[in-house]
Amino acid sequence: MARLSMSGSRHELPATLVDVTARRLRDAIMSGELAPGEKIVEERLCDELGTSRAPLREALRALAQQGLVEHLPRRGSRVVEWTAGDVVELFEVRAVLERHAVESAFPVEDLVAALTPVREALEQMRRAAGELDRDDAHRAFHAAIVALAGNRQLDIAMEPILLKLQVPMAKNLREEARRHEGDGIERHQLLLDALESNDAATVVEALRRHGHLDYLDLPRT
Amino acid sequence: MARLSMSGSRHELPATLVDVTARRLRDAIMSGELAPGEKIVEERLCDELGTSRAPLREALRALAQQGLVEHLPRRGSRVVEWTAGDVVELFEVRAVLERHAVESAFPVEDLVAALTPVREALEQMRRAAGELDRDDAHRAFHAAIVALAGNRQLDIAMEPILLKLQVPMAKNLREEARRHEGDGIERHQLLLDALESNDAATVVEALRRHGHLDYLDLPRT
DNA sequence: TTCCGTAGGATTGTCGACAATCTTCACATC
DNA sequence: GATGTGAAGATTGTCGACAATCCTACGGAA
Repeated sequence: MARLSMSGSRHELPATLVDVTARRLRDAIMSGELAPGEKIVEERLCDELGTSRAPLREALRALAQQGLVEHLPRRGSRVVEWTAGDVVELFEVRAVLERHAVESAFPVEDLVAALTPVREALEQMRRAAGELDRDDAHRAFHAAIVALAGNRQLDIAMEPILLKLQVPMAKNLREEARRHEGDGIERHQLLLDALESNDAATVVEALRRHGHLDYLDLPRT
Repeated sequence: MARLSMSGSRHELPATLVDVTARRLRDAIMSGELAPGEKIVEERLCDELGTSRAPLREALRALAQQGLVEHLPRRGSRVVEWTAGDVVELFEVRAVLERHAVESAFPVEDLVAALTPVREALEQMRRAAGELDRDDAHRAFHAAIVALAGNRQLDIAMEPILLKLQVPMAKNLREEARRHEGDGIERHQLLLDALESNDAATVVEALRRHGHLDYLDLPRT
């Protein structure tokens, strides 16, 4: 054991095994290492992670509640599989929440300060080393937009949506990158440009186009 | 042990202790038996519930993810305490999601069939034996409205909102009942009437008034 | 062959125990 | 009196083991 690599967040609370495990599982799901639909056998994962089943099961409960994993009593867990319909539904909910956020946020008082987290997220998308980092930054980008509304409960409601979208969107972004359209970074730069206008209607229109493009070409699984 | 009272839902899957425990905890929180802000000591609860700590901890993880309980590493769990600001934020998110739901649902094809779950929930509110049943029915009522949109992911996003609102709203409904305004049932009947119109604008307006009244008199804790 | 029942292994659910950490409180020090 | 220190108790985190259930594959009967 003792092979836990602490992630470099500040305020380093002594991470519990449950948290570390939950994060690792999430990463494994995001990266596809744990494929959609794949059965999760607890003992096998324990061997890989070097933990016992107690913390793993607690982590699985949390992920199940987030909707990344589904759990059936006495017949185990599996990674949730997203249909094209699910993804469309998720985008719809994301659009509703994002739209409300910007309508209630704009115009903002100190635009430069307010947009800093958004800009930083976009920077991180650019600088991202691997796909996982880029996808996390992408999620942070959209979370930062919603956070502009200053409604904490809205942020919390948005979180599982973005998490669930991350898996199917990763595939989409990969293909976009392959078509030399650049990881969707230009599209997000456009969004940031719209935010700089400090005008709700402008941002809403930009969001409409953005979301539209974001899932237009999703594979119809 | 062996004092588990299975709740009478159909399709009686052999409930696991984790599920039973999670439900009991939720009920205890909703009823105020576990007060907001109260520290949760695992072993004490285990004695009361007649379980060991493993299933209790898994249940707590789930509730923590739902936002009913908060968990700090190595210093335990406590029941989440809601400020007036939190509640206002929650109502705002509920309003956004509900509004989108009805706008995307109405007009519906077979109105009578579509509204059956809503009607049934209102009936259950009327017939409710205790406060807990009434509050559960109230939650089902709003869930049924959102379900009209036929967007499963929207339903899922709405669920934690309604759960979190249940605690502070219970207090509100109690006080309303005490003022002889009748558990808010008339207000929900008005909403149902609006739904019967099968017109989105009418419903949205009714929702606006409903939500407004729902949290207008919340105590400013 | 196809269907069904039945071992046997595989997997999940639950428990009790131990180690690590936190909290409390008495006591000493300034 | 305020503040710091340390030991004892309380509480959480993790583990391994056992029981209950599920799944699979084999073998027999129609």
